[in-house]
Parts: sequence; structure tokens; C-alpha cells
Amino acid sequence: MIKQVDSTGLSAANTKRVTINEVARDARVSKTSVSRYLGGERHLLSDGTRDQIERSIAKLDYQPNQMARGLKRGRTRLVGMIIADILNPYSIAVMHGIEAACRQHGYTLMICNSNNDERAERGYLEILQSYSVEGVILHACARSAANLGQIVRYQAPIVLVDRKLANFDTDLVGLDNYQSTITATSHLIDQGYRDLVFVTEALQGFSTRLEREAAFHLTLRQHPECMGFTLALDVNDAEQLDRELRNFLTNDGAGPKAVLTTNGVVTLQVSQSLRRLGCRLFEDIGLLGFDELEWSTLIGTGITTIAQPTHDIGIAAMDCLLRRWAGDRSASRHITFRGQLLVRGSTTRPPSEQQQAA
Amino acid sequence: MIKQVDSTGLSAANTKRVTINEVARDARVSKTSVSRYLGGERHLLSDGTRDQIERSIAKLDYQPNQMARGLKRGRTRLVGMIIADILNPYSIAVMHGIEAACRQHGYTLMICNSNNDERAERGYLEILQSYSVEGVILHACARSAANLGQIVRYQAPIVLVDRKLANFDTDLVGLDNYQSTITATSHLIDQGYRDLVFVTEALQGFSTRLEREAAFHLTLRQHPECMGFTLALDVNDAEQLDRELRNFLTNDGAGPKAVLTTNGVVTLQVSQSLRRLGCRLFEDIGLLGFDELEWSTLIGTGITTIAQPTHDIGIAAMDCLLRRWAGDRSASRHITFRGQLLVRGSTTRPPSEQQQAA
DNA sequence: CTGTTAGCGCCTTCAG
DNA sequence: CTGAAGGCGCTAACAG
Repeated sequence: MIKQVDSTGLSAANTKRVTINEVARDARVSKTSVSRYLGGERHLLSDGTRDQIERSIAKLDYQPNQMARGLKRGRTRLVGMIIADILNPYSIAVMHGIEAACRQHGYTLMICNSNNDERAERGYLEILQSYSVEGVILHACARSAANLGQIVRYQAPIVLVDRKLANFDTDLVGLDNYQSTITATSHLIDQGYRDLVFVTEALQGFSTRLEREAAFHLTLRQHPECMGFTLALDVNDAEQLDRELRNFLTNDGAGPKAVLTTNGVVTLQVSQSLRRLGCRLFEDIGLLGFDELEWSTLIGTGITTIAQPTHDIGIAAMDCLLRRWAGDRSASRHITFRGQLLVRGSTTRPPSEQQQAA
Repeated sequence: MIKQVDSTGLSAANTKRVTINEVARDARVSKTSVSRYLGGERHLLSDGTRDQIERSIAKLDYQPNQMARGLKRGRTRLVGMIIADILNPYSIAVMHGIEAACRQHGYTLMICNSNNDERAERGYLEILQSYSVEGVILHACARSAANLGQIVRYQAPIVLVDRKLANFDTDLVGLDNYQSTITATSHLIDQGYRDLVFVTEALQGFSTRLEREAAFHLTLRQHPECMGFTLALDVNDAEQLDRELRNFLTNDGAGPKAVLTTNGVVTLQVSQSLRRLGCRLFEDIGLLGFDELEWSTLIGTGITTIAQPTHDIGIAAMDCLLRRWAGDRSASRHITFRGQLLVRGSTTRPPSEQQQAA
């Protein structure tokens, strides 16, 4: 029978943590021996002391204090991650990969959400440093290191994820935005869409958005039969989004219309807007979005997406840290993955319209 | 012009952190004075020393080492959170609320994902303790404290979120599952559905699932005109889910059929299954799910949900910690919120059928 | 108002 | 193979 014990802070007050001293006393050895036992230098200990220490540790339920260890050794086994927007499923997916990789290598992940606020981001960077994290994975919202204070002489290695950071040369893991966007745009054109719009949140200098937008227009330029423009706005402003999309839908154009969205958040807002506008999804309009979403298959005939290998991105980011920890001082690595086009109904035009466009 | 500086670990090696000693030396005062400055006891300092310290700190870009502070003071300003499933949008939403509350109170949140693995959960509990977190917010996957090792004599206050933990009397924040389920089930019956199924992942003793299931049957018992049963299965086993739902759809029943799902993850899987079965959403079947989802409005005529006040839940959890830290030792608090029914098309039966059921 | 002294819990020389 | 001594960076008495 297990007793009901409260943990309302009362017990915490009296129950001090067991320290290395008490283990040493209980085992009748010195702190040094216990420390050696903990530090993986058991081979230096005699069988007798080793067993004795082992027994005492178990008996007292001892756990070394990582703060103290970190203070002394500098190794905290802590990895920090700063996420620009924790509500973005993409970020969560990447974080999931990183979390798994951390665990596998005995690291613990400390998550911070900057909420796309540079001040918060800078603050967290400092906080993480003050906790002596051994590495940082940064989904940056600042565009330039100039706005990130002393990041340039940060203690621990930093890996950027998804977005680049100007004036800061460090490892980076992300998507091959150019190639992936070309794939996406070409797919729309191949499917017979002629009047395209690239919808994104305000570009704001984010490398990801800029690159995708540039590649979109690059592709268009090679297809004179097509029209296309960029719609950069606050996608949470439903009224504005509705107005702009209605314009797009009603204006004359080069032919069948389709939307390319820059990420999953935009895909959601655009879908809702199209719904509000009374659009038939996806007969009146095509839709292709970056980022795979768990509900992609459920909307109308399904939304075609460019899926990012989020898990691999997480693993790769952790791998960058591991290499740096191992002493690798070579030039910064830029690892980019190719997005995977998942074709669904939203870019498959009904046969009736096919001819009209041909 | 900002120089490109690499942070590939090389610079980190030579650049040691500035310590309190160096600040003291630079300011020509003692460590104590600097410490007092940091610890918010500036009123004890003369204007001269205060300004001098301020200047030196700025000049050297000094940041106190939280590890060292924590070691000494016991205050780490760290809150740990263990999430059972980080891919569940509900958890993320709660975490978002907690994160905001932490930030507001000067705490930093450390997230760990147990992946519904008790071993991992126990491990993280120990790790968090070893980092001297000042409080833990636990979305538990273990059902009983008996499986959680020494949790009963944990140092820091613990707040449970969503799920209860047997043999462990501590603060808890969650949903009023009974009332919310009664609301949900009654709504289905009011709308004319007569043949109901409650779909859940294996109950596995999770309090949330158990309570909702119990309340479902409780409500049914007061409506002899209705039929209903529980379908507990691995919702990721698409084949099994499809089979069971097909049975449900084809079997004779007491009238119009509807599904009640126990959480957002199940809602997603059920939606996909119904899609695979060629169901017309939501003419052939009604659907009501716990947890609001960002895409609720987009599926067919929209999915009716019971929305949880996730943000408030997060705030409340943090509030529990704040109270315990403030010295509150009263009995454990159980805070439950009422779910909000958001009626959409998935529980609005088309007029043609209305009569048939009447 | 200020500095000196003694640790927090652990690891790491340096001698046995 | 083992232990004693010193210090990581900081705070908390205790004296001035």
C-alpha cells in the first residue's frame, strides 16, 4: 500500500537533497571515490569500494546535482532551443526530432518560445547562456545578428534552423527553398493553372519567405503564358485576406487560378478565407502549401503540400552540435533538405476544366 | 559594420565568461557589493558604487551565472514541464499558456516530452530535479505515483495537468470531464442522434478518458431511446478503426448515428477513417470531438467540438506553483474548467432527416 | 553602507 | 587504487 504523501511544498522544505558527502560517509569512502564512480571512472576503483558506493547510492536514492557539476565541469548536458512560434506545427515537428536526438545522446532540451519577438529572443539567448547550455538551436526571428546582442561571442555552438541570420556565420539546417519552390510552382503550371498568387505573411526579411518568393517569380518568368504576383499581408487579418483573395478570384487572369502558400499557418488562413468566400474547394481554385499538415487530406479533396522532413531536420541540427562538441572547427555547414511534393486534390483540376485551359 | 564572427566552438574555447570577480575588480568594489546589486538590494548601496557597478557590468557585458546562483541560493528560476505527447495540439496549447505565465514571472520553462513512456517520464522527473527546478508541471502518463519512483518526496511543488495520478495528492488543473461530457452527449441527443459511439484510445486507466467514458454512459442511461457503446482501440491502426466504424455505420441502430471522440487526436483519426469509408461528412453521421482544433471549421460543414480553455489551464497551473512558492501549504487544489461547446455542421442534421428521427 | 569569510555540491589536481 | 585540498561563481552571515 502506498501512502498518500503531499508535495505541496511542505515536505520539500525539510527534505534536503542527498549530497555526495552523505554517500561518501555512508559508504565509508571519500567524496573523490564517489565522484570517480559518477564520472565514469569506475575502472579506477576496486571492486569493493565500487560495490559499496553503488549500494549506498541506491540506498540513499542519491542523484548528483547537475548545477554543481555544471559549475565545476562546464558540462551541463543541456541544449537550448528557441522557437520563433511554438504554435506553428512545423516548429513543433522539428522540435520533436531534436528532442528525440537529445534524449538519445543524454541531453535535455530546454525550450523557449520567442513568439517572434526579438527582445524575447535576445533575452532567452542570454538566459540559456546563463544556464550554461552546451548548445543552442535557434529558429530565429531576428534577421540580423546585429539585433541579437552578444550572440557573436556566444559560448556554446549555435545551429540555425529554417531561417538564416545575417552577419552570423554558423551551421544551418533547413529546406532547399529555391528548388522546392520551383518544384511547387512548376507543378501548378503543369497542372494547367495559369493565374498564380504567392501568399505569405509580411516578408519582413525572413530568409525563408524571401527565397521562396524569389523562386516563385523566377519560375514564372520562364512561363510567359502565366501570370503571378505576391500577396504579403497579415494573414490573421481575415478581412484583408478575404478582400485580396476575392479580388484575385474575380479578376480576369491568364487562366485557371491557384494559390501557393508559404507555410502551414498561411495555408490554414487561406483555406478558411476561401471557405468564407464560398469557394468550391478545389474546383474554383487550386491550392498548394508549404508544410505538410495532419489535416491536409481532410479538406475537400485534400490539399497538395510540400512536406518538409522535419524529423530529419531536427536530427541534422543535433548532429551539427555533436560535431562541434567533438571538436570540429571546420567552416560552418549549411544542410538543406529537399521538400517532398505530396499531390492531392487541391491541384488536380477536374476533367471538365482541363480542356478549357488547354 | 558588423564583423562576421564564427561561433563554431572555436571562439567559445578561448572566451571565458565574465565573472563577478572581474566586475568587482573593474569597479573597485567587493564581490559582495556586486552581488547585492544583482540581488535587488541596490538601496543598500551608495550612489557612487551603484553607478560604478552598473558601468562595469555594462562595459564587460556581464551576466550572472545562474548555475552558481542556483547552487548557492537554491533558486534557479526554472520550471520544468513534462508533456505526455508533444504532438498533441492540446498539450502545446497548454504549454503555450504556461510559457507565457512563466515569462511574466521571470521563470524559464524547461520542456520534456515523455512520449507517453513511463520510463522516460520517471527519468525526466529525476533530471528536472537534478537541475533544481523550482516547480514541475506534469502531464502524466503514469497512472499511479507508485510507478514514478521517488516522486512522493520530490523537492519542488508539482502540479498535475489534465490527468490525475493515483496515490499522489497534489494540485491539479484540468477539465470538468463529467459535466463537459454530459453537455456533449446531451447535445448529440438533442440534435436527434440516437445511436452513439464513444471512440477513445485504449482507456489504460487515464483519468481523463475514464471520466469521459463514464459520463457518456451515465447520460445515455437517462435516455432509453438511445443506444451507445464504447470503442476503445489504437486509433493509429487504420485498418481496425475502419472496420469498427464500418460496423457501426452498417449495423441497425436506434436511429441517426453519431460519434463522440475523446480528444483531438482521435477526432483526426476518426475523420480520416470516415473519409476512407466514403462517408458523406456529416450527412451520414454526426461527429463531436473533445478539443478545439484549428481546422475544425474546415472539414465538411465544420466539426462540433468541446473547446478546452487551454490558455487558462496553463495560467492556472502556474498560479498553483506561485502559491506554493509563496508558502501556501493548504490542502491540494483541484481546479477544473468547463469545456465550451462549439456547435458546427457536424452535429446539425439536415432537415430531410430531422423528420425521420422525430 | 561596505568588505571579509565561509560555504553551496561537485570535480580535479596532486600526493600518497 | 585512494584521499585531502582547492576552487568553479555566487550568496549569506558577520563584522566593521
